Amino acid sequence: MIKVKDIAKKCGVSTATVSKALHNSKELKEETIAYICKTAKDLGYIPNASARALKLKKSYSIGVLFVDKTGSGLQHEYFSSMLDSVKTEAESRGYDVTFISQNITNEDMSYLEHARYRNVDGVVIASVDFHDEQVIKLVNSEIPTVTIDYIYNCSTAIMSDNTNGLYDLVKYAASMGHKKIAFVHGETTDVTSKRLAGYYKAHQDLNLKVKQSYLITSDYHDPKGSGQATKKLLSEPVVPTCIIYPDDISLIGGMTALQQAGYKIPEDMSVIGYDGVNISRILRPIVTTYVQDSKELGRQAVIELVARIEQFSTFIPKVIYVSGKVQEGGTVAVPRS
Amino acid sequence: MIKVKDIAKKCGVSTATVSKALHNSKELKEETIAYICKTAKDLGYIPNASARALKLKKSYSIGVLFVDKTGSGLQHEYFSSMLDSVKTEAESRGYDVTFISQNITNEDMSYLEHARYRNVDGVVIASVDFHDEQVIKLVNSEIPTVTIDYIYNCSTAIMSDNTNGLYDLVKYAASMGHKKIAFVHGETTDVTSKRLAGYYKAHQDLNLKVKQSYLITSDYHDPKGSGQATKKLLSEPVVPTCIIYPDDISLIGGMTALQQAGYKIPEDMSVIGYDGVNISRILRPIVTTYVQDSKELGRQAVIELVARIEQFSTFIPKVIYVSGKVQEGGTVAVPRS
DNA sequence: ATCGATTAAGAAAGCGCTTACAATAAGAGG
DNA sequence: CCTCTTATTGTAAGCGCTTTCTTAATCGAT
Repeated sequence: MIKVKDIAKKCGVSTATVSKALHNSKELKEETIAYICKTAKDLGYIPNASARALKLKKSYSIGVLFVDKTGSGLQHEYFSSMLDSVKTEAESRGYDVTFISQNITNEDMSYLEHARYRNVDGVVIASVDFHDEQVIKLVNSEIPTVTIDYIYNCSTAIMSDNTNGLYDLVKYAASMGHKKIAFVHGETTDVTSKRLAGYYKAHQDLNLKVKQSYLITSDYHDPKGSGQATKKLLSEPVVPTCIIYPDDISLIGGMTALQQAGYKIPEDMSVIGYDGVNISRILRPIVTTYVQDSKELGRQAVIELVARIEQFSTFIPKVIYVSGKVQEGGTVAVPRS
Repeated sequence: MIKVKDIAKKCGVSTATVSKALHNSKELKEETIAYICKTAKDLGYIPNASARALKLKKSYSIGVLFVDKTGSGLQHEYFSSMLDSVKTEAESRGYDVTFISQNITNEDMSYLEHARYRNVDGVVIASVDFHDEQVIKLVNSEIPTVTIDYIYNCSTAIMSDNTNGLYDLVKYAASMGHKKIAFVHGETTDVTSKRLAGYYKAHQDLNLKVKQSYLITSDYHDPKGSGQATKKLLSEPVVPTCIIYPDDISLIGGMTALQQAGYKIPEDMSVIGYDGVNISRILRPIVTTYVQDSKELGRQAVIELVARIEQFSTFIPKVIYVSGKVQEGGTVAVPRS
């Protein structure tokens, strides 16, 4: 491997000069820089990231922390899409992406320790247990962090806009003529309460009243649970004309239950999902759902993180909402009655 | 940050001794080691990976190279599952995982240059254009590599066993009584020809003859294409009783076409997918498909890569086949006639 | 001619860690 | 009592890079 010293020797200058040349220092004569850079290129010089990181105490790499708790397909898809844009955005800014986890080396290392060990300049935190003590320690450390879909008050957060998501979906359903809109929502979490807020707000703005029996809890990504929830809704004295599910996977469970009960979709019942996973566009009819902009989430996370890393002025944690959009598929029709 | 020097001072020994103690060198007295290690722990010492990498010329990190050419959901799911196990396996062996890509820093860096820049000890290559000159350069470099689903003759390859996959599926279909088994296969690639080999072999072993008109090409992950292929099969003088699709997504396209043509699944037509994506277990009926063991692929890749990194003896490239298994769903029934 | 200002390049230290080698001390053997 | 092992710790160099501080050279101004 060619190193600075080799270039220096070849050019008959000192290593200091080479280093300056490679960084375009204006201390040097233009021609010197040009000459040295050309030589470096000719020799096939590649800088050594470890040496640089050691010297500068900056690694130009950011960590990504996520734990695949559920192992569910959706989490995966949502996350991997985000990860992809994190990677792309980070790289375009000269940062590499490394995973931060626990089990590095055999002794247990906490997330924070791992991050310090690898000298990452910052960490994007997504899809973890945000109440985990280790995560909290990391967020409160000297290492810049950005969280996705969770708000701490000492770290910038990038949020998918669940409130507006539900709001838009209800509005869309209403625009198709629906007034009896059920919402099978996920278990009690931050995300769920935000979506409920959107659901309520839309009803208020539309002058529709919310029927409590149309609000049913079912775990996220649980097609069985959503099937049961659906049956419960069908046994209501006044059956809703449209059901919003907590996610696209749950929607599939719901559709199966509806079909078993002899309902045709969308003629007899309109259904709406959430997330906009790939499969939603492949099924026929195409699923009407709310497409979360996972790419944009990742992008924003990196933008904010890098801003925080590279800016020396005081830092004020922000909360950024990234909105998605309604994917008009074929699972919603004008209601019968 | 606490460093070796701090521990040395605190313990009244030299940095050399501390370093040795932390590595459990047997040059040192047991008690010295114990004392120093305890002090290090008390002080909250975290070693500095950059410094270590610089000194040892070994970073204890491996690169992952993949390019999401298609952007298709399946690729994502398959890959992210693999990536997950790469990560887990690597970490359990003390290695971190970093992405290797092109656009690091603004000047273009090739994969190889990027890998050298970050001092990765090895690279797992998956889901890329294996004919890309840059990839070939990387594989032929001094950096150990392991490829997934492609064989170069200078690098170990981990292969999902496509031949056996198709073989097993045909056998399974036959065991259900099918004799007219169509195969909508993907475009001409390495993978496709391996699967075709399995298809032929199974027919031979079962004493069934292959009908050329039952073999139709349709791009991978293209539900539209597979729908058309399906229609073509339905217009055959002798319609097959079972159709194997190139993947689960294509299967969905095929099923849609079949349903439009008035076929009931599995009563009127048996269908089989490939891959075993998450959705295949959520749809009703559950899809009969061949589940690729993506976790095992990732695991094996790391095992082989680390073996190659840490072993100094001569290296002989291997090819390892990882087999999946038939997921018996509800899309295959005993044929009518 | 002398001096300070300016420009261009080099010397050297040091980031944190590991390790070959040196040094010391203690015990064994003659 | 001296030498030779053996056991244990220390010294110091150096991985490749950046950067502060010097130094040397050039130039215009007094």
